[in-house]
Amino acid sequence: MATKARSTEQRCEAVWTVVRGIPPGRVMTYGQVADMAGLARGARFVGWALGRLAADSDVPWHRVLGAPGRISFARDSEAFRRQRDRLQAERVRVCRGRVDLREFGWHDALDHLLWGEPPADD
DNA sequence: GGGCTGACCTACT
DNA sequence: CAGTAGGCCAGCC
Repeated sequence: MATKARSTEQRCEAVWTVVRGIPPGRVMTYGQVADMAGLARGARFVGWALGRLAADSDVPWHRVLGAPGRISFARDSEAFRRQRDRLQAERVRVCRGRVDLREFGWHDALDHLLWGEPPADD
């Protein structure tokens, strides 16, 4: 089983692949991306992996948000504005640096399992 | 080997 | 909601 030992770059590719799989108008959390990439509890690694990709990369890093759907950048940061602008450009409503994962959160095949029938009340 | 840092997460206070 | 604490992952000194 040589597939067990994966290099750091291979893990990065796995992360980038997952992020590329996020459709426009949808967002994912670091933990969720890590889980889909086979990196359980590697949410921190996801941020590190996204930070090392090129600016002209085809990876929609802006579709990756923090756990509560919040942008992990500082409010007065340039990256924060860029991410928020990109999200809004994809019809994703960003309110006070936060995105409603209830509507824009992407969950692959577990959509109807988790959010198929969202609770009517809060 | 230890210690610090980072685009993190969960839980508690 | 803010702050704190512990726990993940990897890299660097």
